[in-house]
Amino acid sequence: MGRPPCCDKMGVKKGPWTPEEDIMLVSFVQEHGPGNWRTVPTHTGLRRCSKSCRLRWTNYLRPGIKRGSFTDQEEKMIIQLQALLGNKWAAIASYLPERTDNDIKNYWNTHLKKKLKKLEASDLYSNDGHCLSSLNSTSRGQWERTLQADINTAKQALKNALSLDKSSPISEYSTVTDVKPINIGCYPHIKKEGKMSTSTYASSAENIAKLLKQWTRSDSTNNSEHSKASSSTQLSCNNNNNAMAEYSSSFESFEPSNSDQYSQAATPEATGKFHGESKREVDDDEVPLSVMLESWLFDENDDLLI
DNA sequence: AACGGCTTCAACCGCAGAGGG
DNA sequence: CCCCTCTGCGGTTGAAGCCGT
Repeated sequence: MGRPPCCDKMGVKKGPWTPEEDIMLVSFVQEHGPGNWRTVPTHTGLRRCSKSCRLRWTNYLRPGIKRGSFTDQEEKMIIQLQALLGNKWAAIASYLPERTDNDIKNYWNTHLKKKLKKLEASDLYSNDGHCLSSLNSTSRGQWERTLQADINTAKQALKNALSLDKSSPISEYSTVTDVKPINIGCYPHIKKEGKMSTSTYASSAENIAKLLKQWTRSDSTNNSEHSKASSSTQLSCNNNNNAMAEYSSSFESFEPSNSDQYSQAATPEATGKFHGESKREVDDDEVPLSVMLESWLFDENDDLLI
């Protein structure tokens, strides 16, 4: 009756992922690229359902994920986009390429919902406790105007993003609002090299990128150039993103997938590049990726810019 | 120190849509 | 078309950590 389970439930492990499992999964993606999740358990020996593997990759392991607290700008964008799009977390996430839809959804449910509720409550009630929900209320009017302005801004951003073929949503968004670029601005080298022309997918992550930074230490000369080049732009980023820029500088040759949907990393182009990158790294006779992964995954003190 | 309630977020579940045969 | 598989998405859950008493 109904759909068959996505995988054989017998012997399938559930719950939190272990570092070992992460290593196995990342190794698989390094080798085969993201996609073909069905084959992951058989190829890697992971006792995980394919869906679980895909989720682990997209929500946690894939490059370009920014972890830690949300910035005010990100928060503002989420509020605006949620007002405009509703609970379309994937669509909202496409405007915040460093954040997963799951992260945004969680953040909305745990932080922003309450925040807005509080805000609304404080705006709707005057000091003497009278509800100001009447249409003539000044504060409510202001609140509504503010909200409307935010929605209009978001609409404008969406309109622009949709009207420009294959352009970066983030970039477009940033051009039509007074919100500074929250991600791409920290990766000037990406724009410079034109590798992100069809992508909004931030090419760095605190997790794997950090790992790869050490792994690609041999490129440090070029990287330092990029670090210098990016330093001015970093000024427009918050502190968290400064570190991101640093990571990105060592990640220049990594080709991110099309960020419109991070799942599109499974496209042959993106996959091939990711794959190719990993091959190049291996050929450099550096520390094996798996070793680096291990050190990263097991290093409890190596906090990730939270 | 111990306990219980609250919060957070990674992970799971189930459905829907896309696409290939 | 129809069926099947794979993937994406949004809602929900539950373990772990946090915090107040």
